Amino acid sequence: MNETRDRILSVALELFTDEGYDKVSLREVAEEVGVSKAALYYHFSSKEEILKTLVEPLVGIGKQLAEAMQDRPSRETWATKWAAFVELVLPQRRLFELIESNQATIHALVVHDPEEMDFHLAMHEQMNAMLSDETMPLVDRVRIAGSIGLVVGIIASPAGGGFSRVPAEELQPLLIDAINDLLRE
Amino acid sequence: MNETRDRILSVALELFTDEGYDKVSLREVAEEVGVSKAALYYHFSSKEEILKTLVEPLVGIGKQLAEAMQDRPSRETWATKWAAFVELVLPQRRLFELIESNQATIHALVVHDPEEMDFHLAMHEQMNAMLSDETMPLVDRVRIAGSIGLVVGIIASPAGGGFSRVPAEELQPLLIDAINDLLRE
DNA sequence: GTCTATAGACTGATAGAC
DNA sequence: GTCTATCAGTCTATAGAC
Repeated sequence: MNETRDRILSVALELFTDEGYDKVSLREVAEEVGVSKAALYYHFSSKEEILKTLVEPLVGIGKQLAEAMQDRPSRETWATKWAAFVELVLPQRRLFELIESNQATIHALVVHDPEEMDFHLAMHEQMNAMLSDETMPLVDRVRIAGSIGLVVGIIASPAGGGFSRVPAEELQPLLIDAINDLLRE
Repeated sequence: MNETRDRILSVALELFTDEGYDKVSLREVAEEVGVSKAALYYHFSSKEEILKTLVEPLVGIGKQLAEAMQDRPSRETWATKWAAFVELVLPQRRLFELIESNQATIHALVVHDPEEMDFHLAMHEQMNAMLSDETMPLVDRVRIAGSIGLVVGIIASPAGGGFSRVPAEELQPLLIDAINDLLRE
């Protein structure tokens, strides 16, 4: 049941990720699903709600990550926390891609719906605070930022496109090794 | 001279980077510059042309990078080439940010203007080919992709926001050390 | 070089029939 | 649940006065 709803979500995930949320019109989504635009509005109250529904499974992970950053971890501590995060997020690669390729839009949504969407804002605020904290040596902050870029680049960016067919179990230990080489002195 | 034209470019760079090319209307740009929308069209033939003018200084670097990837470098060779690229791109950080936050748009522009814009397409095609080449062990490909993500993440992504005020000369050796730790066994 | 006014296309969203 | 028809709003881009 809810077959149409699921197809809408599936098509929207693909189009939003590949072409960007802003560029994709609901006419395009409806056509690809094979229904009319009005049918979309029976299942979702707005275009934004489709995006929010897609992103929902990542909200918990995002909140955890914001907390981990708030603790202002040392380079060593971060290595452990970040490796744990990699395990958590790898099975959700496709959703992570969606978020990465629509950051500006998601950032803008926060303003309209702080309740459900501020996990993304909180995450970025904590990240910025952590990386700007001059209590920590610049070299350590660069290494931490680098470990984030490394993972994000591989699982969710154009540079990582080549690995989309590599199973998560195979990728995980390689990522964790790389993180450790980068963070442990 | 050409004062208005320069102000348009400066405002457009800031708005396109922060809010995304698609979300920024020419009305918004014109208001911020302090002229009418029609004045924009006196200096540029279209919205796309403003973006293309901004991106132009990176075309050469992009072409060089595509060539470097086409050579299918080993992990060791890539370490050298990528470190050289970092020196080249660091002074252009802000433009790199613009490209990173508008990848989908720039990718779409390629279709309309292959002559001037295909440096971006070529770069991504070569990157994908290099990282999908099963001749190279997966671990090496992950390390190479990781080195790309690391740099991109630090100089041009949300994770790197904290370093926008760190001078390039200070950042460069730290980036190159991190690249080497990641790539040399 | 810059303006006002407007054309023409497309968007998200709604009303109401079936 | 899905449709057709349509609304109001916004966008890029242009015409023509100054």
